[in-house]
Amino acid sequence: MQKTTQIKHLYDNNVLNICLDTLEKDKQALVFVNTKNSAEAEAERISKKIKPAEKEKQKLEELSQKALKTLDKPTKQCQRLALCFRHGVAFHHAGLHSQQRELVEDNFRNGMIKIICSTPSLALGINLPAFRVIIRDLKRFSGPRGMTWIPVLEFEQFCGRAGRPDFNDTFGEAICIAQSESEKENIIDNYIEGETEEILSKLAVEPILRTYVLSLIATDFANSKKTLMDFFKKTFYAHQFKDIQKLSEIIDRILNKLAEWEFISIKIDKLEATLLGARVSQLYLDPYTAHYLITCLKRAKDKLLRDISFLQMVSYTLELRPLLNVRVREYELVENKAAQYETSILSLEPSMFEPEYEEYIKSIKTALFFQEWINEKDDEILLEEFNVRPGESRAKLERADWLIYASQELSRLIKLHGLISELAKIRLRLKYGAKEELLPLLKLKSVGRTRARKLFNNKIKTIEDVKNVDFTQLSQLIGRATSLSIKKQVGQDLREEKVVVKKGTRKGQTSLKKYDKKKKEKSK
DNA sequence: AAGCGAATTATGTAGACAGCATGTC
DNA sequence: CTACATAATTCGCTT
Repeated sequence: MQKTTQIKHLYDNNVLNICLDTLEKDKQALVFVNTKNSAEAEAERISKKIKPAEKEKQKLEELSQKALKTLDKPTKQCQRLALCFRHGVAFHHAGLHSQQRELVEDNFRNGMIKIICSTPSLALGINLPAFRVIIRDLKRFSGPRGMTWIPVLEFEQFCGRAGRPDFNDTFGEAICIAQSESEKENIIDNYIEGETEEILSKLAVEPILRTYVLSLIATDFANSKKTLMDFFKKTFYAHQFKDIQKLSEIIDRILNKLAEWEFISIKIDKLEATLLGARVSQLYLDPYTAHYLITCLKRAKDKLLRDISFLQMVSYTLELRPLLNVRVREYELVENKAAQYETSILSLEPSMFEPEYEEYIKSIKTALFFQEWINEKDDEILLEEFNVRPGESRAKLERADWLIYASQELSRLIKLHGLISELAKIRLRLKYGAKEELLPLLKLKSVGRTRARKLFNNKIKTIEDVKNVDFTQLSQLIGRATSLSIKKQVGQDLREEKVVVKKGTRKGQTSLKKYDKKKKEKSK
């Protein structure tokens, strides 16, 4: 065991004190906290007390600028990260844009960043060791149970990040922060001397079990109740579950549902997947969700279809949860929107007194969030209005895209061909975050919603317009390199005729001009 | 079987300004 | 009285 380390008590914040001590030792630290907000706040607090070394200032400033330039328009989060970067500090969580996440990780590895305040997301999967690990929060909010102690396994994950053998660390330190003497004893008993809890099988969750049963039938691994049971008896789940009778009942229930939803047929104990069931399994959809989507799609013919129809449809699935929170003061507003769009909503509205109603209202808000995105609102507005960070909106959009794609496939199978093109449109719009009018332009490579909008606003609205527009004018709008590329895509290769391309130049014409100007001014 | 951080609201403080009293011509 | 700073309180969110 190590001898007790004395840390100078400079501030009334032990995490900060330990961080400062770590810097004195010329080492790095990871701080684990339980929420994204805390990670940002703690990082900011620490950064305010750190003065970076003179020789590192410039590089940190560059880094800071990179954080601001990740998005077209920096969000509050970007500015916060940039502020921390200037002091060699960063925060890390799932809400961070992937490019910024990379910036944080890379620059911690190369030593520019000394302290990262992070949510547990960093301990899971990403290998980013530090000399010191500071575990500020050992409790985390968990559903109806309030603040609960984190699993011992997770504590060990945190500790496992301590020590960098590649930096010749022969040891690492993991430090827990206790609020009181009694909590200190608790921590020692539970975590340091405690036993790791049993690992629970993921199969125990019903949606996963459902998906599995269908998949086993669809792939012909099991074609009867008996073979199905034989398979599950061998799994870890059954081993834990022990009560085979109960498991059998659950499987029976699932089989009945699958048959009712027409994903399988049951003929004298012969199980067979239907065409639809096989596709559901291929799409890796939870059969429950697949059935829900199908009922919504069938309802579409009686509804006034709008963007919100499909957006709400996917928002109301289990796959998109947790949904966006509806604040008290906006509750009424969202309810009004729900009423306003009533004729367009494809899912059934639960009664106001059912517990599901809350989720329904949340699904409306989530749909409104997607709607803003496909109406070209940027990350900053999404963060301000919906409190969704860039990293999180990406994750949500990806799930929505997958479900819309699945809906498209399902429409084909249940012969609702009229919906396919509508779904395809929404899908593209989700991908690019653009209004429908931009879709023709978005077919071009290296044209995203920003460039497409610029072109559109300058009366270049279709591929035909792109063909006809003068190259110089196009260059002025979106830069020469891009113009060359898209002109080529519409069948006009101008590379050798009119334009000379400078070798090694990757930036657009405008930035080159500016650079030249500055040079000239200096030489005068 | 909560607790943090942010937002909002209350409270405190200093300085600007106008009105009034007083003094001088 | 107003404008601003600071303290106290409430609000919202958590994976």
